[in-house]
Amino acid sequence: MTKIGIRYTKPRKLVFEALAHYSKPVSVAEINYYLKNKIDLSSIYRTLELMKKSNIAEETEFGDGKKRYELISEKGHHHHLICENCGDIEDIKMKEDELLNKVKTKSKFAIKKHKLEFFGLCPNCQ
Amino acid sequence: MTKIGIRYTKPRKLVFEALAHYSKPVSVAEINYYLKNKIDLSSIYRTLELMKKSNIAEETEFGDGKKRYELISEKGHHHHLICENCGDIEDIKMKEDELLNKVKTKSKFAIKKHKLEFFGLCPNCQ
DNA sequence: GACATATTGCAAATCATTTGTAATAATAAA
DNA sequence: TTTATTATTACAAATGATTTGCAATATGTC
Ligand SMILES: [Mn+2]
Ligand SMILES: [Mn+2]
Ligand SMILES: [Zn+2]
Ligand SMILES: [Zn+2]
Repeated sequence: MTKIGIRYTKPRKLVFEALAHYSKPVSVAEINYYLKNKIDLSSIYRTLELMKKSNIAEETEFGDGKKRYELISEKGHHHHLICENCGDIEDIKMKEDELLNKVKTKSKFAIKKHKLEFFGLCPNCQ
Repeated sequence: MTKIGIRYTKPRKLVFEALAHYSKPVSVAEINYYLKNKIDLSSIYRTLELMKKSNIAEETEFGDGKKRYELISEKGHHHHLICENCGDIEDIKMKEDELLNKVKTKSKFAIKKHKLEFFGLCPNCQ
């Protein structure tokens, strides 16, 4: 009987470290820049995929064609405000029960998750 | 003094027709399939960009790496439920004043727009 | 109809992401 | 601690979506 296990490797340490450092959703390019080519891009991609499946990191999209990832931290489920001018990101946490209940009332879908992002201008850019 | 004007051309007619036909967010590949190579892919892209800027079409992303577009119709502002199994899309319309007010209370961002999509399983796929 | 120029098709480029594979490193077994 | 097993990596190449440069063309104007 063979053992299966997920190994604690250099790329995994480093990607985790990068995500922890930023504590906001970051693109693969940003992670790579932070890690200064210490690991290959494909390893970053594969590691993020793993972290997503393992519920360690969450994937978001802001509409610029790049996926972004952030650690699922103590913060818990939350959304973001993105500045369309400087790209600054602010977390937004809110009660969503009413929202979700409304949707469940209107539809027969079994809802598993949702994505909600706000776009506009941060205080500095207004 | 030179005249400027947006011309009513074959690609624009056809892309509009394709969007109207589907009346749900569709990818460029789907539009192209519908139009059976009557126009070039690059023309579809350029036309959609134009329609987006002109507030004729809206862009959405469901997380599969393809942008999707739908006409801004009488329906008005709304969101979607996407079936993670069969890809079926349902529109969802709801009052969002409270939601937006909450966010405006919590943040100093000047909010211009937001994206909200729900993912789960449609009645058929449950 | 002729002109001015906005727009197209085509080909090539770009950008993010994925994939195949031989070499390597993490862990288990001896 | 050495050896064996196999999960994981780096690298290179492939893929897929989107963008771009440009000469040819079509549209609206005079
Ligand atoms: Mn966040
Ligand atoms: Mn819709
Ligand atoms: Zn800003
Ligand atoms: Zn379904």
